[in-house]
Amino acid sequence: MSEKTKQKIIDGARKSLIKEGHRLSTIKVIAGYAGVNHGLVHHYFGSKEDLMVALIESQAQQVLELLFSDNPDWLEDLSQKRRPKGLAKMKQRELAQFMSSRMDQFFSAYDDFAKIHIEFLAMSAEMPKVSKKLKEILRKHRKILGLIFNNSNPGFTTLLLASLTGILLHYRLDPKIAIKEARALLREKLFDYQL
Amino acid sequence: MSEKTKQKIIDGARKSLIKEGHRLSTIKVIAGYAGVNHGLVHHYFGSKEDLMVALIESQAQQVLELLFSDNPDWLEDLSQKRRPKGLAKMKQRELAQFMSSRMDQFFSAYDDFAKIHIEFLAMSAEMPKVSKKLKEILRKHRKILGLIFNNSNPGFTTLLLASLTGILLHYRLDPKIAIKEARALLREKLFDYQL
Amino acid sequence: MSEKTKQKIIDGARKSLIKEGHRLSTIKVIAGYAGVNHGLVHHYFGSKEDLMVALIESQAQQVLELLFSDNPDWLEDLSQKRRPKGLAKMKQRELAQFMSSRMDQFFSAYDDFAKIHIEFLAMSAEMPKVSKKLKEILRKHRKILGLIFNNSNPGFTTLLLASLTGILLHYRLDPKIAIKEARALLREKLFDYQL
Amino acid sequence: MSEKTKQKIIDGARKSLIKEGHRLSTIKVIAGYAGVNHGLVHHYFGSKEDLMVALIESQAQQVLELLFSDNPDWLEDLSQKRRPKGLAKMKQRELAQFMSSRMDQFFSAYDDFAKIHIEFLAMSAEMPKVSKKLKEILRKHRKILGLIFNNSNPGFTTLLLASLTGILLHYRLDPKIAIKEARALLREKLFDYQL
DNA sequence: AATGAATGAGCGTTCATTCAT
DNA sequence: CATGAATGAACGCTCATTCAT
Repeated sequence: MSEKTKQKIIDGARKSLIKEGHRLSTIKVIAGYAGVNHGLVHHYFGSKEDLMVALIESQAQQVLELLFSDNPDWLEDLSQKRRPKGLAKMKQRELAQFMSSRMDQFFSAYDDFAKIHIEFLAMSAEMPKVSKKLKEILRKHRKILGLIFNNSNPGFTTLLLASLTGILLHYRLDPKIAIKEARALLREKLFDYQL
Repeated sequence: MSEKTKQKIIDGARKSLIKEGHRLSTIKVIAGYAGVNHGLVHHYFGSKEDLMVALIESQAQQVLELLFSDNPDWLEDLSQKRRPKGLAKMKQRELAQFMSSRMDQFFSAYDDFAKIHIEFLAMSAEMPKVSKKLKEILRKHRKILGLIFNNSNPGFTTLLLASLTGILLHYRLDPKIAIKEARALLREKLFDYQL
Repeated sequence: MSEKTKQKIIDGARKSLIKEGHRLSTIKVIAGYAGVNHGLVHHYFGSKEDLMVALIESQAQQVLELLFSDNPDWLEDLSQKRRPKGLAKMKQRELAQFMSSRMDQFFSAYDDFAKIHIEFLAMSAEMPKVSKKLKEILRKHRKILGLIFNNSNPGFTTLLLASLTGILLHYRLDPKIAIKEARALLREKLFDYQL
Repeated sequence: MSEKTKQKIIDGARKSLIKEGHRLSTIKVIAGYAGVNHGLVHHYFGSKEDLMVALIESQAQQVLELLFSDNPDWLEDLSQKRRPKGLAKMKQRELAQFMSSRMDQFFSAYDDFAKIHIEFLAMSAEMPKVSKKLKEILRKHRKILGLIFNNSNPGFTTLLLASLTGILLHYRLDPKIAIKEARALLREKLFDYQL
């Protein structure tokens, strides 16, 4: 097992999902993006579905790393489901400001990430393992968001994640929607905070 | 054209989309749900894509009818893009209360409708006509929401629709999410209103 | 049985073959050209193949009528496989001149006829009855040509008909071929005659 | 790319076209004749149409090779659109004798080749790429015939090729036609030459 | 480990034909 | 006579997957 090749395939799947969407991302297309023989995909991952599960895990890991790239300690705390001390010191308002700007940056800079997320959701309808993994990852992310914002209302994290997803989904369909205003309003209303 | 058969096919497509999802909803499966020969689908709709467009239109019509089943005048006004006078008389608070409870009722009662909506969004990635029609319908619905709530902020209707979609999407994936709480929070935050 | 409707269908088939070619000339398309319900085609002709056979007969009759529209007696004689007396009086050279100019006129004016002829030949590969009827008609036409030109060499009529067909076939494929020159050369060589 | 399998598929297409005609030569039938899985046809050729184009090229190459199998130099000269010196030395009469006997041999021996040629022409009505390639090949062959017979009359090569095609077409329909006599007459008239 | 030939189930679609009305 | 709804076999093509090399 060459971990390098395995990673190439995962990266190929990512690129293909971004550029082609999941319907055009056949095994051969993915292998093309990965610069790898298509037979290797099954050799390394067993099936297309399992490759997608691996990609989801890879993406999930990256999200957190990107959000807290400057605070590796926070990352460690959060993945252990502990509230980072640095966050605990922030006031609610300061926290909201910090996170919402960071998320905006994140989603602006990592549009591709969002695209893939949508593709995962689409795929989950026909791939049980993808569905299961995605569910698991989203639960984890909700928990982490709860920790970050110190908000015990389960509706809060659910709404936050769902709204971000929904905005992106509608944006994909119709790039003319008021995406910035919608995001700003979400931030404002959810964090009682205005830029 | 036997309108009865045509309707049977649309209903078959609806059922199939709900129970099987769009990927398993092949022409033959849809025809099976409709209790009709598969060739008839093309006889009546020309292509799978055109059937889906017809279904979207049928659904869009039903949404408004279901939301305002007790106020046919409002329906007429809204489809003419006029603000119904009955609404104009309500105060903001009263209006928010009215609509948000109605939407909650709607989405609780018409879960299937929501499921199909998600399938449409998934299909739109590979069916240009579906994409176009869906975009058109969503723009119309946003406009109507703006009229109803008398809110000229484009972010408002965008966020409202997107959040509802997002919540449903996540709910599909994981029926254990705090859907009620998320919806309640959305209502509270977006309409500054609490039950 | 309404002979009028039957004729409308035959005419529809002719038009469709000319404008659409035999592959696009489905029963429904033909019925469209005929301005008639597609079910009637089977009602009157039993099958598509039998319709085509009827069309071949109709065309074959018309060819002779068009060639000898000014000499109805000749027509009668020829269909009885007698050599018309008017022809017997002509000298070989005069005859060749007469017929070759007439054929040139014919094929220039009745390009559509030629097109259909090609379509028949194409169809004959997959429709045994069409093949049989066409064979029969062509034998008759060869016999008639033999009578006209008083030429007992079976190769003569075979070559004449085959060359005309071949030229048209190549012309269909590539309208830039030297069709006039080829026809002129055929006339010159076959009738030892130059314009 | 297994050239062996690719060739098997081309040969299968050839056989199928000869024995079944182009309408019955479905991908699966062709694969059957080739002794190969039907999916491989698309694996190697992309589409049925592209397979047919490949077959045309293969056939076109073989024609020249068969006609000049004993003069490889001529082949080289002709494909470079030069007149072979060996031909230049022949007198007109000798040349006509040489070529017409050779063609007779060719078409007697390679009846199947002729059958396929007719199928190509039929297919060209519905396959644009086939049409284009066939047009191209025929133009090339006309040019080569012009070189061989040193005849600059465009009608000559056009008539020659068209007549041969037409004779074969009629022969397909009705094997009882006077094919030998027609060919003999064509040779005699076109080359002013008698056996 | 890596390649790509080979497989086969399944897709949307077409269309001649049948038949109830 | 006429209509058009309904049927079903067949088509070209796609693609995840298997497997010999």
